[in-house]
Amino acid sequence: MVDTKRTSRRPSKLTSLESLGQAAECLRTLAHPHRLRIVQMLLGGRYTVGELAEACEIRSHMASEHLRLMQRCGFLDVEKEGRCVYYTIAEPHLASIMACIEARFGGPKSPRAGASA
Amino acid sequence: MVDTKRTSRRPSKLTSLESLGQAAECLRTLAHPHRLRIVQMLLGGRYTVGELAEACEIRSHMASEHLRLMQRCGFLDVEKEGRCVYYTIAEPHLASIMACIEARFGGPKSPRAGASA
DNA sequence: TTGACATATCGACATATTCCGATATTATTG
DNA sequence: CAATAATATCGGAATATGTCGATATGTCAA
Repeated sequence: MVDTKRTSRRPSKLTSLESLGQAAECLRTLAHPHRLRIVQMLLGGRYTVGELAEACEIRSHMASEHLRLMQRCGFLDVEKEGRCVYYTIAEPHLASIMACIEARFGGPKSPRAGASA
Repeated sequence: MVDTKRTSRRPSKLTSLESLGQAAECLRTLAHPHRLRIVQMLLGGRYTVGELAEACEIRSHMASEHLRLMQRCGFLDVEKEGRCVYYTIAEPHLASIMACIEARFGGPKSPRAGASA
């Protein structure tokens, strides 16, 4: 352990607090179970509000609100078709972030295990 | 019974809402500019509360609170040394998530057009 | 011991978020 | 036209979060 004072106070490269503020906003927008599921589904194709709502086990008007939040954040795009509204992923980085999340929190099975370092 | 015409596109694998709830909690813990900077620094070495606070331009007792939040989440480890307390990264997945964030929100320079930062 | 320092914790306030019912908007159908 | 379906929006209540000043704990030096 030991490098006595190796802990220099000179980090090589830090993102500006301003950019981190934007990142935090986006993360907060993502940080909701229903919104995570919406993104996860949308990464596999386009869906309507109603389909997304059903997958999240919530009512349509709640899904609509989540969708609007993510759209305002630049995460999603909209395509109207008749009286249905299809949402799609607009921000390509969502794929890699979702991959990180899935790598840590696993798949469909309950991950109630103290594993993971 | 609204879906009968085109619901052939079942998402292959969805993470359970329960797991997504845990993921959302972790993301919320991460979703703060000061905490993001703390993680970013800690990924490059260990630092004391005071060093972290200075880098975030906040007072020590605020940094201490952020640190405690992230520690309770399993993100960080602590090492006491004299009257200083060193924090280190405990959750390895933070590196990849931070990489995603940096890929999207860039390094020290503001990724938004314009040189005003 | 006293005093200074580094960190942690407490209580309270302001703000933000989540969720809901009710209602509005737009498109399709009869 | 009216009725229905799919979305969207509004107002408010319950809860969570962020921040701060004050204060407590633990450590070092003299």
